[in-house]
Amino acid sequence: MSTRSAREAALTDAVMTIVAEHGLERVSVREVAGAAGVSIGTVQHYFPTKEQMLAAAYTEAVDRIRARVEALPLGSDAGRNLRSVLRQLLPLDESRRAESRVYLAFAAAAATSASLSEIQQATLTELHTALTDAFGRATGEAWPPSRCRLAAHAVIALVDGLALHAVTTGGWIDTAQLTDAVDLVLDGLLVDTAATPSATA
Amino acid sequence: MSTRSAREAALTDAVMTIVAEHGLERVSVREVAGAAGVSIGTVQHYFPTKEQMLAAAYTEAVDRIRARVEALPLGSDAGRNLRSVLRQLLPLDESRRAESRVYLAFAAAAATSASLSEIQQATLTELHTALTDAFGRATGEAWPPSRCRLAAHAVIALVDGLALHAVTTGGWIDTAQLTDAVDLVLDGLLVDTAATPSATA
Amino acid sequence: MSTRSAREAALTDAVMTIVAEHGLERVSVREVAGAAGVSIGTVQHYFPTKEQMLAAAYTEAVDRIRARVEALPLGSDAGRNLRSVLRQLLPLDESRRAESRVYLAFAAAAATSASLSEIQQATLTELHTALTDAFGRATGEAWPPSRCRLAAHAVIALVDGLALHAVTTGGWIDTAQLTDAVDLVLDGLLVDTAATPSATA
Amino acid sequence: MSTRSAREAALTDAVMTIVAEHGLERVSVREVAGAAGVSIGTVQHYFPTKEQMLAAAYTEAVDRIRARVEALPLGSDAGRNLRSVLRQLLPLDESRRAESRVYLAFAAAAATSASLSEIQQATLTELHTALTDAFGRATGEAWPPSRCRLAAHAVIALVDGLALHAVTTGGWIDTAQLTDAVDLVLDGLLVDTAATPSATA
DNA sequence: CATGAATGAGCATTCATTCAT
DNA sequence: TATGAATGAATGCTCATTCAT
Repeated sequence: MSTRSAREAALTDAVMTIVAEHGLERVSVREVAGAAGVSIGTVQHYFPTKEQMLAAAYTEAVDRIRARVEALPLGSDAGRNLRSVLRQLLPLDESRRAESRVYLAFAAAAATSASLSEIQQATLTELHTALTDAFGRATGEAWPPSRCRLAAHAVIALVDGLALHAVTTGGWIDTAQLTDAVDLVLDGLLVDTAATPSATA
Repeated sequence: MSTRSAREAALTDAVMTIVAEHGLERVSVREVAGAAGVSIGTVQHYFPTKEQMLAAAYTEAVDRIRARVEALPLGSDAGRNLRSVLRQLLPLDESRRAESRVYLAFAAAAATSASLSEIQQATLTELHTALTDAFGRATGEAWPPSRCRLAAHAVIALVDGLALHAVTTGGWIDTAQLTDAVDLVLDGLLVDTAATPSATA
Repeated sequence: MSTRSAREAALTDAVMTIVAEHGLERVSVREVAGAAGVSIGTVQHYFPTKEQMLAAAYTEAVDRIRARVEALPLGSDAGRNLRSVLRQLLPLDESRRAESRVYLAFAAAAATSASLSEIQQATLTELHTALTDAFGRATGEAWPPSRCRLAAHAVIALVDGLALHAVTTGGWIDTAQLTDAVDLVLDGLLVDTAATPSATA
Repeated sequence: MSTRSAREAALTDAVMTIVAEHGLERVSVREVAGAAGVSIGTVQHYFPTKEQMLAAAYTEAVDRIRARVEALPLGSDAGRNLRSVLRQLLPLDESRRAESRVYLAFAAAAATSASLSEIQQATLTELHTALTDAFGRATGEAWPPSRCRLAAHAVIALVDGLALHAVTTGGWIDTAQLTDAVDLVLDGLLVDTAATPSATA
């Protein structure tokens, strides 16, 4: 429960909204205070430095994505489960498009911020572990662990890259192409296993 | 060609260096003037607004990558050519790591800047066209154009996603994993064609 | 005496330490709370306003100097007593150097603060009265009171000025020069009296 | 001759006025800009940091005092010259009272600022040298140089201490006492020489 | 072609203080 | 008695930009 501050949640919310709509460079203490309807001093009562505020917002954004993925109903078909997880990470509707914009902005900032880079690495590691397992199950443990890990690296990069393209261009790639591209790669990876081939290919 | 270009090139160079080392948010007219060893007024003589300066630097960064790709010696093996082009886009050494940092910073900024988004879209379109052709050749024209386009989307996303991961974390993914991941996906995509399977897999 | 005084003393102590080490401008409620190891609210429980806190610290600083002067063992030689009192006010060792830094910082602040100016004036008046008496005794009451008062003014100014020089420069004037300068002036003032001339001149 | 910025002079003037009237802690970039009638940006164009601005103002304040002392008409009576120089350093009228407030504020700040301490030390050194010479002449070279130096230390401390007392209290010491105290000490110092005794003693 | 003076909006941050508990 | 949430004004400073030269 940790009623641990509704205010704090409102602040990270405000940060995410601003990032999604105007980018990280538009995030300022003033802007956040205004968006959350509190005073400047209050923002800095909860987050003494801007870096801490951004780190909290990044963590919250990632937590949200994780919560959505974990809420996914999984079936007995491991290959299908894998597919639905990856699809969940694509910016297929407006809410996930906003999520991707936020994720991408923070990820890019991680290139020059130690605190954000730490979060980014932890996030990727967790997702990578889960997907490595998923590949193991989807291939009936026929693959050596190293190949599972490599495939996990590849598909995370794939969905992150697709999200990057979708978010940084205006409609250059549409939602059908996003899912089809994932299916195409997944079919190729799993073609020589007992996994059910995609029906969309 | 003109003498004017020399100064201008020095300025875009300075921008790229700053972006690679400290990120886009560190780019300021002052910083660029200092790095290029010219006055603050001179910078603004060539680039009246910061946005124009950034657009020029982004264009230059992309041109550099293109020049490197076009300079690649291509052989008769279309699958191998495809592989070497993609490998060229990965941050496999320090100079390409810097390039990726620059590309990524600008791409992320494109999410909220119309002028940068335009450049990003043009860049992706050009690369996509080239890779679509490459897939056509690599599969002996056995694939329908739509499948070639989809595969092109996928592999560009893959390398951009891999670059994203490499650049935004400190050594979370190493250079061998980068090339292996590309090979793994490429092998999967081309497995049912006459294309030569990767020797490194 | 009361248990309340313990905390309060710890707070004025903290203020004096900060002033001695970093100057008055570094004194903030936060800093004092941190240095004293109490909460920020506690500081303001004892000292509702910063001005009250500073006034209390100034008073405490002055009290400490007075206590040290009053603890001096006085002999029958009035001239020698005078000399030893003045010497006690010079920054001759590290602890008195800190004391002088604190005194000086507050004294300078008194130029623009009514409450501090009041304390400063009371302090000077008390010291001036004591030294006027001392001159009376040292000269065997041969001087008119007005001359004693003037001499008292002069020697207080002398030691305060010497302290000012010592504290505001790094080693520009050393401890020997401080005491010698006081002796020189004192010898000059007392030369035509029965007072014992300084042995150090 | 170095029209080197009337603006700059106006800015240091503004700083000195604010310091004289409200103390150093009231000096802010905004306040100075307002007092000088220029924009905030202009202030920081001339003085990139506050510390540089304060250092410039301190230097200017000291230069002004020096100019006034150097403009003093000196006669053949070395003792009288010495007296008139010291008198010039006392806050005997409103303009010199302002000067003293400024000098004292900066001197106190020098206790915790390296850049101000440097200026303070240079100022004292220059004055000390001049007064050491003056004592040499006033005593007909009868004193050893070390005694002249000591006497110079003493009288500078005396006038600085008197200024401190005058400035930090409201009328606790009046102008007559200031000059009389200097005369008293000077008479004492010069009593055993051929120097003319003060007529005011 | 190149400079640098001047501007004012904006930044993150620190601050003393009030108030409910 | 002691706490810390909340506030908003103020701080020094950086910024992109305009303009006269």
